[in-house]
Amino acid sequence: MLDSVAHSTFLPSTSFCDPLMSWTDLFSHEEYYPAFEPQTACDASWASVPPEHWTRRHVWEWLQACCDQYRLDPSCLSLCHLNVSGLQLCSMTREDFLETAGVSGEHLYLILQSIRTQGYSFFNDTEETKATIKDYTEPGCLRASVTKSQACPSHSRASLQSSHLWEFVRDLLLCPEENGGALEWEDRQQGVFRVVKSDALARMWGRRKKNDRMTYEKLSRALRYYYKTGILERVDRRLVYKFGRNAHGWQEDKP
DNA sequence: TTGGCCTTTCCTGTTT
DNA sequence: AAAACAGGAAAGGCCA
Repeated sequence: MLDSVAHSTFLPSTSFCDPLMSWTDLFSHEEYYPAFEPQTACDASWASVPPEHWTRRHVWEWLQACCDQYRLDPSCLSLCHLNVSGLQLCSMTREDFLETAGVSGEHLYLILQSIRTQGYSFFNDTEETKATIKDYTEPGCLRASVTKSQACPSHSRASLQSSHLWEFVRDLLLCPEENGGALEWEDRQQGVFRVVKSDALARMWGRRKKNDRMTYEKLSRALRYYYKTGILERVDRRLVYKFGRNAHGWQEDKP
């Protein structure tokens, strides 16, 4: 079923992305990000609409929320095959989900069915949901997924979508494969890092903020404001910054 | 509606 | 000379 639907109805342009591309990869490349229909006031949130009535945007946001909340591994998802409406999503069988997203597909299927039968309160109750999912799945699978997320805390799209610039920078540092060599640690223990590709970093931040006029000059001005608040400390070397006493989450042994 | 926070933008001057 | 740094000022955008 999946093949016939996924490669026709589901996928107006199958070649628009690599099926193995990770969630963050996909999100960070605007050329791959699906061109959704303009959002309207009544199109506010997937959680306010029954799954059967979700738009492709809703489905996309639901997938993000699932990855974020349940630490599913987005790199397992064949995102092209999940570029579908809610009605199409609801018509997918457990096997379709498994085929499309492997272990994560199993979880997604269970989460979707739970939302359909129990409503959104189920989704919001993380512990209960996790327990239910564990009941249905092999213990090792979920653990493997969680372990990968923990090893690379910014692997999910959520962390790279951090609302503050310093968190965005921190998360890029914590996941070097995501930053394209734009940033690197100079002294990991001391929190000292270097901006290697200033223009690339500015472009990434601009893409994150949907601002194509972002430059390193403007980004660095925002970074300099962090000196006042102790998020960053001054390092008297060009393109080198240091996390300050009020920055958190960058140390290896601290949350 | 408002005020606060976090940028963004622009600017001038300085340093590397 | 060019790139980066420094920091003031004002405006924008978001959120409670």
